[in-house]
Amino acid sequence: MPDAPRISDSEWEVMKALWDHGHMTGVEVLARLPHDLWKQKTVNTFLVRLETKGVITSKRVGRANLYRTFYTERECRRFEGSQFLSKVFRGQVAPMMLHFIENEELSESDIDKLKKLLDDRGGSNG
Amino acid sequence: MPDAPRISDSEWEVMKALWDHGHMTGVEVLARLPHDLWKQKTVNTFLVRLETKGVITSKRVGRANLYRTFYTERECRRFEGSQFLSKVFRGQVAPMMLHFIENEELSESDIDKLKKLLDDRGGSNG
DNA sequence: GACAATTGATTACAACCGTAGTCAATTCTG
DNA sequence: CAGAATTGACTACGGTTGTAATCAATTGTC
Repeated sequence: MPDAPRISDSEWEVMKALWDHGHMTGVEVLARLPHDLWKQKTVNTFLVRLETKGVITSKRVGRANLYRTFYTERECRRFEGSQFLSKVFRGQVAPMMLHFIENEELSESDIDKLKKLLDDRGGSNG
Repeated sequence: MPDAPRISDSEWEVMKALWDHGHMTGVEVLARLPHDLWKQKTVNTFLVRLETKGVITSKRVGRANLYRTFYTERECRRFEGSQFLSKVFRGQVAPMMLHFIENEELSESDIDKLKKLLDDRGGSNG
């Protein structure tokens, strides 16, 4: 897949709604948003911009536009993730992981899960 | 510490130079940058903007401005990290870690290090 | 069929960002 | 001291982002 374009903070919120609920009209997107920060027109602007960027597509159905994502969440995460990694942690994965282990809440079961994953990835005691 | 302001991609590059080399003039910052993308004036603009944002401070020494960071790299990473986590991974740490484990290169020794860290954090088989 | 309501398309506008150039003051140089 | 060189302060300018309002076409309503 080609590189996904930059998606702004607000646009990410819209994308998440679209990923979660398949294809939707602008009105439905607004309804699905977890917060109440934007007017309908604002959401429409984001949808138009996302389509211009090629991140979503639209199809006219009756008098409404139905939007659907073009990139998967996984693809966008890959792109954003590697951007973040190189910008904030100079591309060093292990220090980044360490950072999150130290700074974010991890449940016991999260920790177990991660250990298993690391085992699968190799390492001398795995 | 209060929330650090948003730091743009380019500004991060400048910050990294400042974190690595203590206090510097604009000319020195340019010289320390790992790439050769910007003119001196561009770097100066970034420095001025960073100071306006309160992320760095400056002191006049002779006819040059000496800049130094106000926030540590650790603090800025915390801020950017939690932004990233909530934006891209909906605040879910474990899926994010999983993502990086799956998508980024981890050496054997990285994996071992991370396992030890997770052991220290607890978990049933640690 | 005329008017009201809906809603996509177009336009607005300020702040931030990338990328510098110009202006003006200071400092060397001869 | 006069001109040249340096360099910080101010200005520029198009693209992106956040946040919508207005315009215009379509669709109900009576």
